Amino acid sequence: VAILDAAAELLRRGNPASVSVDTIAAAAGVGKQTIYRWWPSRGAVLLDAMVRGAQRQPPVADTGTLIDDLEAFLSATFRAASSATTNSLLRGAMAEGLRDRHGAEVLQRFTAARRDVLREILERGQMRGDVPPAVDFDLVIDQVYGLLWYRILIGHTPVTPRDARPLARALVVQLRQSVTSTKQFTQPSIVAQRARGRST
Amino acid sequence: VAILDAAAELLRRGNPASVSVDTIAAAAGVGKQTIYRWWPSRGAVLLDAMVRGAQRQPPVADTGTLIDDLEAFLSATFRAASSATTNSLLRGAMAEGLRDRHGAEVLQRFTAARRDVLREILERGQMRGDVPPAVDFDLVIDQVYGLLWYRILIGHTPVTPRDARPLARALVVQLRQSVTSTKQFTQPSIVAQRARGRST
Amino acid sequence: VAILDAAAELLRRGNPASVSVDTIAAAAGVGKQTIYRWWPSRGAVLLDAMVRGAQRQPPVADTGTLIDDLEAFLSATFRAASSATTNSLLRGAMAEGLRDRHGAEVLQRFTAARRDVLREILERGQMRGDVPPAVDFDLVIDQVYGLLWYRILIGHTPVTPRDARPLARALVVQLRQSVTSTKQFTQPSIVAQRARGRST
Amino acid sequence: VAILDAAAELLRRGNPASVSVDTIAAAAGVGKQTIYRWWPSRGAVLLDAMVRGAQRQPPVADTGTLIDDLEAFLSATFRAASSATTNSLLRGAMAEGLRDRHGAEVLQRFTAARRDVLREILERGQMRGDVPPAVDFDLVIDQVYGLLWYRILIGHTPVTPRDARPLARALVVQLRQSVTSTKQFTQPSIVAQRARGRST
DNA sequence: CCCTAAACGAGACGGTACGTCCGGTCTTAAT
DNA sequence: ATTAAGACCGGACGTACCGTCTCGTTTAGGG
Repeated sequence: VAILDAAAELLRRGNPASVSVDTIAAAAGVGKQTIYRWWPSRGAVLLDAMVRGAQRQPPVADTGTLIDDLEAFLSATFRAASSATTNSLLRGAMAEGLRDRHGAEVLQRFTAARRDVLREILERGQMRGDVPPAVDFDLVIDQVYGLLWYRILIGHTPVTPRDARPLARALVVQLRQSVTSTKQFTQPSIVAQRARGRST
Repeated sequence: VAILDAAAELLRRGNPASVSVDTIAAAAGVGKQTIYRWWPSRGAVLLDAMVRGAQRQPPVADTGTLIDDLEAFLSATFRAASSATTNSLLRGAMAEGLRDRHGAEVLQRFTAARRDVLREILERGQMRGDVPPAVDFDLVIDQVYGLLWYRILIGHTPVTPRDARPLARALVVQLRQSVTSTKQFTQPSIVAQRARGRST
Repeated sequence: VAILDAAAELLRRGNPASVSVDTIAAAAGVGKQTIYRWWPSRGAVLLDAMVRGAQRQPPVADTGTLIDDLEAFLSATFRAASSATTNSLLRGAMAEGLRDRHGAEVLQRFTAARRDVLREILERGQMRGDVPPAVDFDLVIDQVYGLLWYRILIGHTPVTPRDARPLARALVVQLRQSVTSTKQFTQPSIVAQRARGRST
Repeated sequence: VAILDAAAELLRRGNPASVSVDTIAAAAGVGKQTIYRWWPSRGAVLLDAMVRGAQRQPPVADTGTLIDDLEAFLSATFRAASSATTNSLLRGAMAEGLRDRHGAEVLQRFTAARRDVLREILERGQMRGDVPPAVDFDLVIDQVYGLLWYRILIGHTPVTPRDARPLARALVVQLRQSVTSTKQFTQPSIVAQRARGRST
C-alpha cells in the first residue's frame, strides 16, 4: 500500500493535475481494482497521498516566549508552504477535497490536526500568561491558516517566511487585547488622538 | 449572453456540481459552440456565473469610525457568506478555479476586487488617523478573506455574522500596533512578566 | 462484439444514414469507447456491419458449362443486389468507404473477396477449355462488378436478374475472342463489309 | 459565380475531403449565405464544381470504324480519369452524390450525359453496320462506365489508357454476337469440344 | 443624381456528431 | 483467494461542420 502512495506521489509531482486513477495504477504497477479496494474514490487516494506529502510536521519548539514560539512555527510553516511542490500539492488537495466527499473528510482531518498544533502553542502561551485566559483561539487559528490557504489557493501573493515575524507580532497584540471591553473602540482611539496631535 | 448566465445560474442552483456544458447549453436553449465562442472553457463559464452570483456588493457604509466600518463590512460579508447557496457557490468557484486556468484568472480578478473594497475601508481609517500611516494592509486583508474562505472551504466551522465584531476589534488592535518597535516582543512581554510574577 | 454488429445492423436498417456512433452505442447498450476500442472510426464500424450484411455468399454452383456457371452466379448476385435493403447497404458502404480511410480498406477487402469468387468461376471455365488460356480476367471481372456497382450507385437503372443471361453470354463471347489477333479489328469487319454490301 | 467555383476547385485540389462550406466561402471571399442562395446544399455546390472539373469533353472523333472510334474514345476517357486530380475529383463527386439528394441529381445528369456520348458512338457504328440492329446498348455502356468508376472508387487497380484497346475489342465482339441465338451457348462450345477432344 | 431595394461579406447561432478521456465496476487468468 | 490487467458503461469534454439567421455595406436602377 505504501508502494502505491509512493508511486502516486511520484506521479503527481511529474505533471499538473492529469493524474487519473489509471495513471496511478499503471505507475504503481497495480491493478485499478486494488486501489478501489482500499480507497472509496479517486479523491481519497489523492488526498491521502497529498496529505502524506504535506505532513512533515515541523517540530514545535518551545522557545520560552509566545511570540518566539509563534514566529518559529509560522516561519517553518510558511517556509514549507512556499515551496512550489508543496504549493501545488495543497492546491491539488483542496481541489480534490471540494470535489469528493471522501476527500473532504480526509482534508478536514488533516487541517484539524494542523490547527491543533497551533492551538497547542497558543495554549502554552496562555499557561505562561502571555495571553489572557478564557480567550477563544478559533478566530486566531483560522486567521493564520486562512491567510496561508488563501494566498496559496488564490495565488495573488506568494507565501514567504518573511511574513512570519509581522504576523506573529500582530497575533500576539491581538490576543493580549482580546478580553478588553469594546468601549475604547467605539470612541476614537487614544493612539489616534495622539497621532492627530502629533501630526498637527 | 446575459441570458446564458442566467440560465447557467438557474441550472447551477438546481444540482450539486454536475453542471456540464451540454446541460448549460440545453438549459439556455443555446448551442454548445456558442458557449465556447465566448468562454475558453467550462470553468470560465461557471466562474463567471458564480462570480456574478456572489457579486452583490454590500454598500460600504461610512460610519465615521474604523472599527464600526469594519464591523459593518464584516458583518455584511459574513452574513452573505453564511447563506447555504452562497456557500456552495464559493466552494464551486474555488473548485473550478483550481481546475481551470481560465477559471483561475476570473477567480483572481474577483477576489482582487473584494480585497480592494476592504483596503478602501482601511485606507479611509488611515486618513482618519485611526491607523498609523505607512502600514501595509496586505497581511490584514488576507487574514480576513483567508478566514472567510478557509472556513467555507474546509467547512469545519460555519461562518456567522457574530464573528464580525471580535474580528473587527482584533484587526484594529493589530493595525494600531503595527509600527511599534520589535523590542517589546523579543523580550518577555510586560504582561507575561507580571503573569509570571503572579503565577509565582 | 457480434452483439454490437447485430445491434448496428438492426439500427442501420431502421433509418437512412443518420447512424451516429452514439446511436449505435446506445442501441447496442454499449459505451462509445467500447466501439472505438475495436474499430478505428465510425466508417470502419459501419462498413464491417454492411459487409457482413452483404456477405451472404451465393454458393458457387458447378453446372458443367462456363456460360451456365456465369449465368447462375450473375443471376444470384443480381438478385441479391436488386433488393432495396442490399441496395441501400451497398450505397452506404461506398459512401463510408469514400469518406473513411479505414472504411476504404474494409471495402477493398470485401470487393477483392467478391472478385475472387468470380475469378474462380472463370478459371474453372478456363481449365474446362471454355476459355482460351493465358487470358487476363481482370478486365472482365471489373466489367461485371463495375456494371453492378455503377447501376447501384448512380441509380439510373435498376439491377435485375434478367440482365444475368445476356451479360453472361456477352462475356463468354468476349472471352473466347480474347486472344485473337488485333488485325481483324483494325480492318472494317467482315460483318461490316457485308452490311455495306447489302446496304448498297 | 464562376469565381466561386474556381475558388472551390482550387480549394478542393488542395486537400483530401475537408472542404467545408465555410472553407469554400472563405477561400472564395464570399459570404456563406451567397452560396446557399444559389445551391440547395453543400453537396450540390461540390458536385457542380467537380462535374465542371471533369467535364472536359474529349471531342468524339469519327475514325470510320467502330473499333477505332471506341478505342479513341476509351483511350481519351481513361487518360483523363487516370490523372490523380480527376481521380480524386470523381471519388469526391460520388461521395457527395451518395450523401446528398441534390448532389445525386447533379451526378445523375452528369453521368447520363457521359453515357449519351458513348451511346452516340455505338449508334454510329450501328448505322455503319458494324453492329447488328436492334441491340440494346445499355448493358455495354454500363460495363464501360462501370469498369471506370469501379476501379476509381475501389482503387484496387489504376485506370490506364492501355486498357482502352482490349476493352474496345471486347465490346465489339460482344456487340456483334448480341443477336446470335442462345443455342450455341447452351451446348458445350466448339472450342470446348475441341479442347476435350485434345485432352482425350 | 439621389434613394431605395436587392444582393452581398461577415459571422453568430442552434444543433448534431465526432473522437477522446476518465471514473468506478466487473471479468479473467495467473500466482 | 488475492492480484494485475484491462474490458466495459456511462457521460462530459472540446471541435467541426451544416444550414439558418441577422447584421451593416455595397451596388443598381428607377424616379
